[in-house]
Amino acid sequence: MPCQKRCGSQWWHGKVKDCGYRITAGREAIIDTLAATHDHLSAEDVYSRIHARFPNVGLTTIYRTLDMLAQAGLVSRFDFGDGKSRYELTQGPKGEHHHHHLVCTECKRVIDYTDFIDDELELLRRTEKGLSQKYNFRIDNHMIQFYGVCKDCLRDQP
Amino acid sequence: MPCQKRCGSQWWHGKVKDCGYRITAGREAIIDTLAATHDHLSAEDVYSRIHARFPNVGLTTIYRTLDMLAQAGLVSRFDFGDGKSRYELTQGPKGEHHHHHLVCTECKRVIDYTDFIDDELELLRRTEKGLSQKYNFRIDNHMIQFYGVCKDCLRDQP
DNA sequence: TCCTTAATGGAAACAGTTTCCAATAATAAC
DNA sequence: GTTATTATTGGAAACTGTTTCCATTAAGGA
Repeated sequence: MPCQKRCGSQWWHGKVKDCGYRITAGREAIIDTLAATHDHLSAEDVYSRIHARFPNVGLTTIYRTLDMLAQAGLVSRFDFGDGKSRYELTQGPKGEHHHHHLVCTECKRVIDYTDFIDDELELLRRTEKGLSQKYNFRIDNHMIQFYGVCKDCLRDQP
Repeated sequence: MPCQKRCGSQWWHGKVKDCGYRITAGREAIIDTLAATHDHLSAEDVYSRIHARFPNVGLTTIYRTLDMLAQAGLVSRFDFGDGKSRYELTQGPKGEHHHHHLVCTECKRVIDYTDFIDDELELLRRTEKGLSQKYNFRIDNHMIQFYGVCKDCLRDQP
């Protein structure tokens, strides 16, 4: 499939090219899809959202591209315990706020929160520094998740 | 398979019985296996370690039991990004120290660390309190992981 | 000791993901 | 703009960790 958007100068093109990857219509569509939502999409989710407009982008490409974007750091992969990987843009075009996750182990709902995030990030930075020195480990990323039962599920089964 | 250990009064029996589960030789073997290591075992790992002594404990039972023990809170399930769930005792017979994980994205090695853990736990407690109030969410658990590249992998490919 | 019911193992099904390969399209070189 | 090179692609098939199914067995209360 030819790249129909003329592959101009989107915010993310630089990063992808810097990593030696090409800009294609499929990749364009996948990033657009992730940028257009706050949901935590699975590969299948991305596929079905793209399929309407681009019927000829295959699921294999979705998997490959999400993987590549995760390598490049543009996309973050999460596991919320429902058996499939979930993806979100690490940082959107406008540099949205970093957030962490609150996962309901009953209904699998995920709440993004940014409360306390500054304290958390501050502590994480200190910890990262200490750990990377002690273990000679280059730390690229972190992940904080809280697990529990959400409001609705608490009501349904007290 | 009959329970050969006379199913006495192991440290974990209470919790399992309280949840309405029975004590069986398979469960005994699985907990023993987890208690005997600091590794992060997959279901298959547990299976192969048990199989020598108990050839008639099936893989299905391993999965079922690990799941049940996770429900009961005796075992914690982790995902380190290699496609399989990994398990460890939430707390051993002697109440070992809580720890967090440092995951190498190259070789998948996992380092348990307890440095800074007190600061982390302190912050987590505060955050948990704030979040559970704000979102009416009952928080049962948390998970912190750092991702990066370990000493050995850094040396191999600088 | 008997009885009820949870737990079990093995085979088969399942689901998410990866691999394979020939065809196609993005970019570099001209 | 044209051509050459090489990464990317879609679809089918393979793969792998996990779950389901069901007839059999054993735990634990009566």
